[in-house]
Amino acid sequence: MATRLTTTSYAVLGLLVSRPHTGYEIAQQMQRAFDYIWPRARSGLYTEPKLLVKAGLASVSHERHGRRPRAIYTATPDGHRAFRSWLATPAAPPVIEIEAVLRVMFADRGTKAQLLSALRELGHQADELQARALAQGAGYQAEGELADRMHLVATGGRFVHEYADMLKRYAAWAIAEVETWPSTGPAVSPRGRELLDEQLALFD
Amino acid sequence: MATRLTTTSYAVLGLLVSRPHTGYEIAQQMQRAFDYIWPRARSGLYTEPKLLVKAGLASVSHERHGRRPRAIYTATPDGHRAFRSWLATPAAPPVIEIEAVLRVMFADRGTKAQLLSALRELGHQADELQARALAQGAGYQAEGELADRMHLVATGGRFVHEYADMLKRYAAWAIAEVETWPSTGPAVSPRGRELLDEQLALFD
DNA sequence: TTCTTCATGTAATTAGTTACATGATTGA
DNA sequence: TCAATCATGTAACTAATTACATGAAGAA
Repeated sequence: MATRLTTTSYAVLGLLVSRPHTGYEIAQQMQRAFDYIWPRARSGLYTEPKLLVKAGLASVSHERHGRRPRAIYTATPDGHRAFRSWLATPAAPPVIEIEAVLRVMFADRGTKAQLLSALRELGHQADELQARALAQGAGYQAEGELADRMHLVATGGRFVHEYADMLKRYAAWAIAEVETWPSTGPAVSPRGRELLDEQLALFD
Repeated sequence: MATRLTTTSYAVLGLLVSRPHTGYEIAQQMQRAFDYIWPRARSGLYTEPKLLVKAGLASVSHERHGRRPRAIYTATPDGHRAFRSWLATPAAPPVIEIEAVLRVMFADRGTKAQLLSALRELGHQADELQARALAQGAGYQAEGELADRMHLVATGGRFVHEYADMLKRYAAWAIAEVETWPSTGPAVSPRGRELLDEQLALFD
C-alpha cells in the first residue's frame, strides 16, 4: 500500500498545510521557492499531490476553469500530522552534482583552453544563480502574503547566496591557478604536490 | 540505436581512457575520486561499461578469477575520440539538493528545537565530508600512480574543501541567528525584514 | 574451519524527466 | 482576431537506486 513518500512529496505537502493550492500554484511555488535547493521538473509536480490524496494526506476538490477542470488540493488532518512528524525526522544529507569539477579531474585528456572555458562557464552560472536569487528576494520585500514567513525565506535565501558565492570564488581561484600552468598535462606535477600540501595545511 | 550517453558514462569512459579497468576497479575509482561531486550507487557502476561496449567505445576481455568470470574493460580508439569530444562540450550546470534548507523554509510548522537540530546535523555532515576528503587527499600524497595527475586531483579536491567549508559556515551562522529567535513562528517577522534587507545590501 | 572482507554482478522497482497536447485569458 | 502567455495535465521513457545473491582470499 502507501508507497513511501519522498522529500518532494513532503515539500508539496508542506505547501498544502498552509493553505489550499491548485496544481499550478504548487508547481509555481516549488519553482519560485525551492528550485535552487530542491530542483524538480514542473510537469512532475502535477502528479505529486495525487499521491498525497491516495495516501489520505490531502483532499481534492474539482472546480471548473472555463471548460477545463482544475483540481484544488488541501491537507487533511492526517496530512498535518504527517508533515509535523516528518519535521521530526533527520534530514537527508546534502547532495551535489558538479560536472565542471569532474572535468577538472579529467583535464589532462583535453586542452588548457577547454578547462578554462569550463571554469569560466561555472563562474557565469554562479553569477546568474545569484542574480536570480537576488531578484526573487527583492520581490519578497513587496509582497504581503509571505510577511510572517520572511525570517525563514531570508534564512533559506542566505544559503543560496553563500553557495553561489562559493562557486564564484572557486571558479576564480581555479582559473587563476590553471593560468599559471603551461598545460593541463603531467608537466606541472611539482605544482601538484605544492597544491596538495597547501590544502592539507588548511587544517591545524 | 546508441542511447545517448550520460555524464556518468563519460566519467567511466574517462577512467578507461587512461588504462584498462575491471568492474570493481571502476566502481572503486568512481567512489574514491568522484563520490563527492558526482555520487552514484556502486551497483549501477557495474552496468555502465556494458553500455560503452555496446556503443563501441570500449572493449571487454573476460578473465577468470578463480571460478568466477571477471570483465576487463578498455577504451577503443572510438572511445578515446568520443571522450575527447565530450571534453569540448559545455558542462551541465551545477545541481544541489539540500534538504536541511527545505526544512528551514518550513520551520514555522515545527519547533525551534527541530530546526536547530536539522542545522546542527548539517554542520556535522559537513565536518565528516571535509574529514573524509582530507583523509583521501593525504592518501594521494603517498601513492605513485597518480603522481602526474596530482595537480588535477588537488584542484578538484579544493572544491570539496571550499564546499564543505561553506556548509559549515552557513550552519553556524543560521544556528546563531535562530538562537536569537523566541520561536520559529511569525512573531519574529521584524527580524525577517532586517535579514532580507541585509542580504540585498550584500550587493552594491 | 570459520569469519571477514574483497569482489562481482543481476533483477525489480521507482523517482523523475522529456515530449507532447491543448484550453483559457488578456492585451494589442 | 491574433499572438502571447497563463494554465493543466498525460504518456512514454530512462537513469538510477535498493535489495538480493554469492564466490574467492586471507586471517585467526
